[in-house]
Amino acid sequence: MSGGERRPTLADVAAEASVSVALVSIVMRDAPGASAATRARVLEVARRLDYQPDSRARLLRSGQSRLLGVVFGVQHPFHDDLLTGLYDAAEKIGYELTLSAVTPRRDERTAVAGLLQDRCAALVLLGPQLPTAELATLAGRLPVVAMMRTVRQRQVDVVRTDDGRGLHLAVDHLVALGHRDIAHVDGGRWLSSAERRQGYRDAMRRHGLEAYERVVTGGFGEDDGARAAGELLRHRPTAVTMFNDLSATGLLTVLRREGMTVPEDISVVGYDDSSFSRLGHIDLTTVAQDIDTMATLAVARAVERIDGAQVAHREVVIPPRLVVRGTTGPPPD
Amino acid sequence: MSGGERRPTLADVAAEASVSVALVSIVMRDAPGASAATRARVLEVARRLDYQPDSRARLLRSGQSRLLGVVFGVQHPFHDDLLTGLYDAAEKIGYELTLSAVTPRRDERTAVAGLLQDRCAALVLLGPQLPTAELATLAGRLPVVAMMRTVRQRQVDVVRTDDGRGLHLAVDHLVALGHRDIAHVDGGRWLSSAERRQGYRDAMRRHGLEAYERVVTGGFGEDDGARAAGELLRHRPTAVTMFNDLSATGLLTVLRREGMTVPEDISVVGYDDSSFSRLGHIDLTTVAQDIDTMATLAVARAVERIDGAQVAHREVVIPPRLVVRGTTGPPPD
DNA sequence: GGCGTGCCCTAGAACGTTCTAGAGTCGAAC
DNA sequence: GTTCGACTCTAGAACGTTCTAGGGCACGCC
Repeated sequence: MSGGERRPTLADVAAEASVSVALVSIVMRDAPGASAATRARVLEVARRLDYQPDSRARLLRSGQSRLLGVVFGVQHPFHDDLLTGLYDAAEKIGYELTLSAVTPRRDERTAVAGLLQDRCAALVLLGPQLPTAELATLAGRLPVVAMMRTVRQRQVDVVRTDDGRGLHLAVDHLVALGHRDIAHVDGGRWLSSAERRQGYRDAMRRHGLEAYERVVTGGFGEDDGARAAGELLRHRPTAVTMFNDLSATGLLTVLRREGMTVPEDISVVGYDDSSFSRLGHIDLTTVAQDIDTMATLAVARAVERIDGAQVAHREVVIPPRLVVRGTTGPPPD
Repeated sequence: MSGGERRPTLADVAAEASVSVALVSIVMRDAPGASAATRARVLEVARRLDYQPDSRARLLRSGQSRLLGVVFGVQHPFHDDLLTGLYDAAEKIGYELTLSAVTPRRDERTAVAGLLQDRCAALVLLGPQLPTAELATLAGRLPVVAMMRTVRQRQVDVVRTDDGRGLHLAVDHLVALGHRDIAHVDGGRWLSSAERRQGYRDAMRRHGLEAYERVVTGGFGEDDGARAAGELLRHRPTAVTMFNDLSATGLLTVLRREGMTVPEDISVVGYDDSSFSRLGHIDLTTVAQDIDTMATLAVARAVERIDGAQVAHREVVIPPRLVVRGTTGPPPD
């Protein structure tokens, strides 16, 4: 039971059905060139022997592997959602996915190296932190699609959300509710922090609220949000847009501890629509990225490259949408 | 750029270094049988050509694949933690991991099938929902290790947490704080719900609190917890142990909405130490599973099986530990 | 009856590795 | 001066598949 007897191969099935190996291959691939009768017989034998094709040998021989390598980060609810979408998209066009995770003790370089050895035909990287130069080198070897980050490098394809627009949505929503004194807590040195910050500034100006413009340095984590809360409390705005959901919850915790109620005293908007932001407990108004569209486009782009298509523009930018929940309301007064 | 020129193979390196293919193979595998000088030269050439071994061909030829297939569920913070541990453990003993995800639209059967085609040497399943019979069939084909679930089937190895003991810890903690009227909201038909429920009952009896024993039907999700809250409020205990963290947050939301404060009016203990339970906002006292130990043992067991060892006991049970946070305190009065 | 033309099937090479068996060289021991 | 062993290296088969080229065979057409 442990691992003793060899798994059946094409040859075993062929022998059992008294046909050639090639014919069994034809039947298994559902390729033309076999009569209905033989086809049925071979399939029956294969089923009986519990034959499973060896994808390694298959790919080895047939050269082009219909295999997409995906690098994702563990502990990233967002990546999980994306994986779901990528599986769907890949299946739809007959590609397989092979995953490689980035963990606290396994870096992106290692994850990529593993996939390269599996000889996948293209790489899809979720929020890669690799330096641009390295991404470029990689893209010289095989098609590379980066998601959720912009890469100033011609060889790398990009599929990402229009983060600037995401902040426009957030600010518009708050302004519509009657807010004017709206602050922004940014993501510090994190990817796409700059773009979100700029989106906030542009939106404020568009509404003629440059006098209220105020950016506080934050970060990715809950504690960054908590720290920013301290600074905000000194001169209280009526609303805040946060870099992401995690820092938003940090902020919320401090605000509530200081006796303020949300959204009556202050409105808060997050970013990402992380799964926990849906929890009744947190119930955070936030900006959601269009996961399914992003996944579909990323896979499509990867496959176009594999097929050698010349793609005009490298960067695909998807509009986000606002999810209104319980942390936003009219300003006090 | 796109995918044009073939990647270098052993033959390319061999030609460039004017040695045989076999010798390059020896050098790449770091096997004995090459002089230091040649070794250095071959390595230099390999590096220059940017040679990457083709793991498919390698595994195909060498029969035994040092490859463990892991089936995990997306949107399961817990599984992410486990993956981290599994990667560590596998790397330590020279095995590779290949992942296959279960998503809302990709079931466990599909995930397993994919791994079987990759010819991995053993399967590690995180919280498998497959029927026992199917697991048994699978285990007839290759070693199978199930994590976080018990399987009444001799062929399948199991590595899991002692869930009964987890509830002992929770109840002991509450009793030590002075609670007597402690209820339990179970997981309904979910895996290991029965064991946790029984653990609660045993612990209550051990403390001579059978008079207070009370089990409410719950479930996996937040709404299950919220529903249970309604029932609990009718006859209020001073403390509740919940099936998991997610349902605990559902319960907390309703309790607070009803104007109760936690832990002053009522104490709550979750289960799993999910990442969100750490959020300052939620700050849930909970039972944590020993992830690293579980991962290490699962990999070790899989490898033992691959090597054909006869293992005495199939089931490894790890003790959990209690993480005390802000949702537990002395009872009111 | 010769000759295409489909259709079903098969033999054998190929993919990039690893492995087995053995060939060559050199120095030391008899 | 032969024989042996150790060491370095090589040729070629093998892994399980796909692919190319072609072999029979029946049928229809001249």
